[in-house]
Amino acid sequence: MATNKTQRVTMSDVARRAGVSRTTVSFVLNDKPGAAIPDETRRRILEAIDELGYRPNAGARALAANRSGWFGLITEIVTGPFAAEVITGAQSRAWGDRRFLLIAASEGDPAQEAAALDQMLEHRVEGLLYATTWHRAVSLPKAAREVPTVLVNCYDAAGELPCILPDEVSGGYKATRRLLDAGHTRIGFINLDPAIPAAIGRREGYERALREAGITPDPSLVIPGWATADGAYTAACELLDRPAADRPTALFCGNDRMAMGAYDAIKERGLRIPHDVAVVGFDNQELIAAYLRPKLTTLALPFEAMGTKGVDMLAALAAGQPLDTHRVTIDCPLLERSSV
Amino acid sequence: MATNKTQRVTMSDVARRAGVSRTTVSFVLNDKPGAAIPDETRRRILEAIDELGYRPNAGARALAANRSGWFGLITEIVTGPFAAEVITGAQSRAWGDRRFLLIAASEGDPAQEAAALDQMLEHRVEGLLYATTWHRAVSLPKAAREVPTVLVNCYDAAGELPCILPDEVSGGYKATRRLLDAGHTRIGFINLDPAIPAAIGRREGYERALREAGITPDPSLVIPGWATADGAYTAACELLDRPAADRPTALFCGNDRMAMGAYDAIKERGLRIPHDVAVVGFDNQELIAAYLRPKLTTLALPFEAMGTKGVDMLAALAAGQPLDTHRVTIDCPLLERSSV
DNA sequence: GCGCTTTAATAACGCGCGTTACTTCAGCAT
DNA sequence: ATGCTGAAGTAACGCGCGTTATTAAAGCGC
Repeated sequence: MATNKTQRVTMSDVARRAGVSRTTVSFVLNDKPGAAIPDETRRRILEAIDELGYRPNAGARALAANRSGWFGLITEIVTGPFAAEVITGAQSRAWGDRRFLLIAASEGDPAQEAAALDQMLEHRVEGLLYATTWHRAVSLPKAAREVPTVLVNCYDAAGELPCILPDEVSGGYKATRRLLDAGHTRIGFINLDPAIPAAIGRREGYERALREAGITPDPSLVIPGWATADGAYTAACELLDRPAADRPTALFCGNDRMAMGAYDAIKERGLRIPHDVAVVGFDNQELIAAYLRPKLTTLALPFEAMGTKGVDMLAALAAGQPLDTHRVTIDCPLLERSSV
Repeated sequence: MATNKTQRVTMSDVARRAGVSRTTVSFVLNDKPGAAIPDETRRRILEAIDELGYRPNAGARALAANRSGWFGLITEIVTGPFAAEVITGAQSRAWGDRRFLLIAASEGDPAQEAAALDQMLEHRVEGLLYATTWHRAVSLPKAAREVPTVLVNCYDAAGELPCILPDEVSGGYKATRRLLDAGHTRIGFINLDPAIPAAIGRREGYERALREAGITPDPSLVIPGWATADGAYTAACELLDRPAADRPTALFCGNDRMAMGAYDAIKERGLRIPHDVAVVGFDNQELIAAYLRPKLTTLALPFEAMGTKGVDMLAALAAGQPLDTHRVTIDCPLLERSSV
C-alpha cells in the first residue's frame, strides 16, 4: 500500500551489515573469478542481502559496466498475431539471457519510428531488431547504423544488414508437394500480389514441386488473388468454372483469408472439401484456419522462431562475434488439418 | 555496418566543443528554470550537440535524477489479441510521456512471474501494471508491494490494489437492450462459467434491462455454455428446440466463439440470422466477428483503453498524487454488425 | 629469524549525468 | 571608491555500481 519513498538499500548498506567492504560485496554478487572469498564471508554477505531485501540497481550496474543489457525491438504494430509472435520469441530468448527488450511500435509512421529509434539509442540498446508484418524490402533511418541491427521478415535493398526471412520457396514447395502426394495433378495457385517476395518465392517452390513430379507448370492455373477473401473468391470461381477436364482439383492459396474466399466458391458449386477440391492455405491464422469447416491445412509463418533467431544473432553481434550467415531463412512448417 | 565500439560522445565532449562547462550543457538540455542562458550560448551548445551527434545516456540520467522512467507490465501471455491490445494502449500513453514499458509474460507460471517482477524491481520501475486475459481475482507476489501497482482486468481479493475492470454489467445491459430495441422479448442468454465475474456481471445487466422493459427474467432462458463453441452449440440447441411459443428469438452469447456455435445450431434448423433469431456476442474477436456470416454484432472488451488508463493511474501514483477512484470500470462498446 | 607466495580484503577511481553552492564580473546607485 | 544586485557560469558532490591497484595478514620453505 504505502509507497516506500525512503531511499532504497544499496550495496554499501549490505557491506556495512556484513562487516565487509562494498568491493567484496560486488565480488560475490558478480562471482568475480580470481577473487578469493571464503565461504564464511560469502555466507555473511548473502545473509545481509537477504535480510535487507537488497536488489542491485540494474541502471547503475549498466552504467558502471558499460553494458546496458537492452535490445530494441521495433515493429509496425503491436496488435495483430504476427508481431505478437515475434515479440514472444524474442522475449523468451532475451530474458533467458538476462537481456531485456525495449519494444516500440512505429504504426507505420516514419516519425514515430525515428522517435522510437532515438529513445532506444538513448537507452544504449546493444542491438536492434526491426520486424515487419509482411515480407518485404525496407530502408532504415540512418541512426540505425549506430548499433548492430538485424531485420526480421524484411531485408534492405542494399543487402548490407543481416536478415531473417521465412523460406517462401520451401513453403510453396511443401504446399504443392502435399497436394501432389494426395494425388492431385492440376493444382490451382491463387497467389498474393505477384510483385512481392512471398508471391515470387512461393511460385518458385510451386513450380519446382510440379517439375519434380514430372508436371509442366501451367501458367493459366496461377492467378493473383490480391490478398483478400473477395479477390480469392473471384479467382477461385474463375478456376472452378473451367471445363471439367481443365479444372483444378486442388487450390493453393496465398493466405488463410484467401482460403476462406476459396472455400465459399467451392461450397457454392456444391463441391466438397477435400473430396472434390483440396485446399492449402498460408499463414496459419489460428482463428481462421482452426475454425473453417473443414479445418484448413496451411503453412505457418515462423514468426516466433524468427524472433528467437533474431535475438540469437543480435547477441552474437553484440558480443563482437562474426555472423555465420548474413541471410537466414527459416522453414515454414506445414500444419495438417482436414482440407487435403 | 561497422559497430562503433569507440566510446560514445558524452556531455563533457559537448561542453568542450561549445566552450562551456558541462553544467551549462545540462542546464540547457533540461531547460532548467532559473538558469539564465543567453541565446548565443544556447545556440552554440545546441550546435555542438548536433555536430557531435550527442545523445543523452538515459541510464546515467536516471541514476543521477533518481527517476528511472520505467513502468513494468506483466501479462500472462504476449500472444493473443487481448494482451496485445493492453500493450498497445499502455505503450502509446507511456511513450507520449517519455516513459517506457518493461514488458514481461508470466506464461501463467508463478516462477516466471516472480522472476519478471524481480527484474522489474532491479530496473527500478516506478510502477507496475498487472494484466490478465480474463476478468478474475488474482493475488500478487509480495514483492509487488514495493512499488505502486495497478491491476488491469483483474482485482485482488483483499481489494487493496487499484484496479481497472470492464463494465460487465453495462455490457450485459447494452447487449440485452439492443435486442429488446429490435423487438425481441424472449432473449436466451448462453453465459460463461456462471462462477466468474464476467458471467455474474453480465447476467445482472441482462436482467436489469429486461426488468426495465417490463419483462420478468425467465431463469430457464439462461444457460451456461462453458465458454466453448461446442458448449454454446449444445446450449443453443436446447433453447431452439423448445416449443415455438417458448423459444427465444434472440441469443446473447458469452463470447464470439460461443456465438459461432450458436450460429451453427441456428443454421442447422433452417432459421435465419437475424430474421428468425438475432445474435449478440461478446469480446469482438475481429477474426471471428467480422468474418462470420452474417457479421456478428458484439461487445468489445476495452483492453486498449484499460491499458491507457492503467498508465494514467500509474503516472499519478508515481507522482505521489492520490487516486480519485480506486476501482475504475470501463465501458464495453457495442459494435453493430449484421446479426441483430 | 627471513624472503616469498597465496589469501582476503579494501581504497580509490570512473561510468555519465543532475544539482547545489559558489564565484566572477558588469552595471549602477550611493 | 564602496556596496549591492543580478547575470552568467562553474567546481564539486553524489547517484549505485564495476574494477584496478594496493595493502595486510597468513602460510611456507629454509
